[in-house]
Amino acid sequence: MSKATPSEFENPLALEEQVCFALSVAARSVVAVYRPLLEPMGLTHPQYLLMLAMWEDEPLSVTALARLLQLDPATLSPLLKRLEASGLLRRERAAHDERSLAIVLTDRGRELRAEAEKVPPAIVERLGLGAAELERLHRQLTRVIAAAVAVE
Amino acid sequence: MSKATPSEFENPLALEEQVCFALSVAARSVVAVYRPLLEPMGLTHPQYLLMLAMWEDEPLSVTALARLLQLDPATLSPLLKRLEASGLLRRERAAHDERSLAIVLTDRGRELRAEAEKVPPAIVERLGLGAAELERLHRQLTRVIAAAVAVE
DNA sequence: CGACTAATGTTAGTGCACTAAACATTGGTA
DNA sequence: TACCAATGTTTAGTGCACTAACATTAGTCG
Repeated sequence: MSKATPSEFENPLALEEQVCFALSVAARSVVAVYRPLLEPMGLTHPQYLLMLAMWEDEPLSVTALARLLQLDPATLSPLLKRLEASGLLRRERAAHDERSLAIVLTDRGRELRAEAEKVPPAIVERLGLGAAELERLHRQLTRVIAAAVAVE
Repeated sequence: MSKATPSEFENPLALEEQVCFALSVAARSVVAVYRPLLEPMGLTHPQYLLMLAMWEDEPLSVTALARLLQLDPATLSPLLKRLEASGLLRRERAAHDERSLAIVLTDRGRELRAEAEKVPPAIVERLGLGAAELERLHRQLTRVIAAAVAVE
């Protein structure tokens, strides 16, 4: 992930030209834009993403969530406990397989979706980037993710 | 930061269409590609970025590093202590201002640069993405960062 | 001069992410 | 039936990132 603007005699380790640096800063900066919108809902950004997954499909196991969110089960475990403590979901044992958890939303968790629907348009408005540009970025990121995941 | 592929009747909260999700996953996935290359050097990815900054300019204060890396001083403080414990840099007091730190590389820190120079080409090779594509991505990310930082 | 105010770093507390290892349950197999 | 491997989740340990509160030093102005 080297230079973005190749120039023959320049430093190949120049911080500002590293794509990985831009990626890290972009992710942190964008999450920072979400923070003030999510905070009144009592959610962090990873918790918001987890709720998006639950609003699409329910119940889900830890393994299923790990696959959807591309996170380690070990990361999800405490995250789920915090959301349970917040009263947004419950961690029940699956009837058919006692090893597995059946994570289900509470009524409060389901109701929160209405609030969440206001978030994406608010973010787009704050960032002031066009839909076309966001779409282009999304496509590029998808390609990078595929490339990075394929490494192993 | 809503949908990437707008489609009239679709869920605006669909996880897979959120640019912020793609951004988070991309950042984590790419860092994961770096990990096995940095680990033999005894560096984490944030530590690697900090070293890139130091290899470009030295000495630097905590404030200067915070600006360059777009990180909080409170994040840098323990990070610098770990790098000092690793013997890669020293935290000295600036002569002209006793409040400020003058962070300087040790000889070992400077020598590590030779190893680090092998990293970017190795990453590019592993990812298998062309230079043009990386450059395009870098430009887009720069625009997003500018937009996100401008929000405040 | 001496009190304000701003600048510079650090500490404490919360939460995320990863690795490795432990633990529990299940389901076959000897 | 008693083991044993596979599957699913949790725990422990390290490190990053953010917020808020704090200590110290520097500069400023009455």
